[in-house]
Amino acid sequence: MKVSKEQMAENRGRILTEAGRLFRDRGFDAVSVAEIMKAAGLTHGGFYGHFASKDDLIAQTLGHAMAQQGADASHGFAGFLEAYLSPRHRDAPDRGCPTAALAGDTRRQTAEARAAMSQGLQDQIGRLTEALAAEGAPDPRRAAIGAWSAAVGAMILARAIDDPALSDEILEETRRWMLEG
Amino acid sequence: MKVSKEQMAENRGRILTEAGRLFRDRGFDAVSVAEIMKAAGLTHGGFYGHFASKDDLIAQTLGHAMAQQGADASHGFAGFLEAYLSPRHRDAPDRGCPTAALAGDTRRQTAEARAAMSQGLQDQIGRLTEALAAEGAPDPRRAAIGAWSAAVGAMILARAIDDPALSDEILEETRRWMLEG
DNA sequence: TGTACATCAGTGAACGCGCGTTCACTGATGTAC
DNA sequence: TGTACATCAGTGAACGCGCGTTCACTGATGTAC
Repeated sequence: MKVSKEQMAENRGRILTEAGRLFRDRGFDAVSVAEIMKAAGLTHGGFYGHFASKDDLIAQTLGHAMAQQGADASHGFAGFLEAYLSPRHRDAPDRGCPTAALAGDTRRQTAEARAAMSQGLQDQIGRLTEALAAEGAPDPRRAAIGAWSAAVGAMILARAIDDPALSDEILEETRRWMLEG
Repeated sequence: MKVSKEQMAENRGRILTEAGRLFRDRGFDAVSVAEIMKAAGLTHGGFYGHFASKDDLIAQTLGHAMAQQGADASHGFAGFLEAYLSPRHRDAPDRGCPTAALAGDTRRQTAEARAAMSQGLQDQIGRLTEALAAEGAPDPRRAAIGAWSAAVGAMILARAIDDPALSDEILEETRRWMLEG
């Protein structure tokens, strides 16, 4: 049955939110359209009234999730790194950083999805560059790119392995390496 | 028809090699058992004489690929980074580093696959620690972990995006950030 | 404001397809004598 | 060394299943009068 325009917009938002959560948790391939719609409280047939295809949903979900991504520098760059490179963040990918959760999968997605990743990455580098510049870093954009690569890489490695001690060590030592040199 | 033991061992090795190449190129999910067997010059039915399941193949392929991974430090640590963080490496994932190509996917694989990734990561950290210690780095294991996180992270980000200039910048600036501080 | 009706968001059965896996069969290998 | 035959690696048709996508239908929305 038809629903109001407001309800439809809300439904669409809930599809994007649930898709963002499920994709971060299990990857693009392992989550079905039907499962996303069910999580949003709808049935699968209605999906194509909101999105042209699953690929379209993937691209729009990436744009949505990357746009919500931030870089809380209220406790300084060191505070941001401490929160990012924490076991708590590692153990909750579905509520965590979309870049760490999805960058590995995005390589094989459509041009639209990869463009959303490009934009999100530019934004994040910009935010980190500002935070580092505010702390007087000599080459803030270079440092932002290097630190972001290291943080995302450490999180992906820490999540990929089976050895809890090594996983903790990667997070902790990558953080110290950046802060203590 | 039956083949000799030597031929069978060679066939098994060819399955692992081709699986390693195809998985690195397109990920575990997007490559079918039939496609791997065809690439190895066999038909799909024979697959289960070599491996218990596709999950078993994934774990054994990861072990095989990670064991072949090296860290050529003959031109120093700077030389290793220059080769690793190059556009040439970025553009040929199927012949490149299995960690950068597969770590993102490995999070959702079996315990056996994740154990193979753990072992490969320990080995790589060990090799880089030795190379850095030989150059007199003060805390070589910490530096090895940080540098490896940054290198893998930069490669994953550079491959995930659509913007060639930003992709080049990530590789180049991450390398300079590590070498020039 | 009240009413009649065209619109269209959502439903759920159905589709075609490719996947991982199984299995009866084939015929070369390699061993027992 | 030569032969008969048991073994078993590889073949290819077939299976059950879940996927993305389509479509005829439903019934609440929202507009024309």
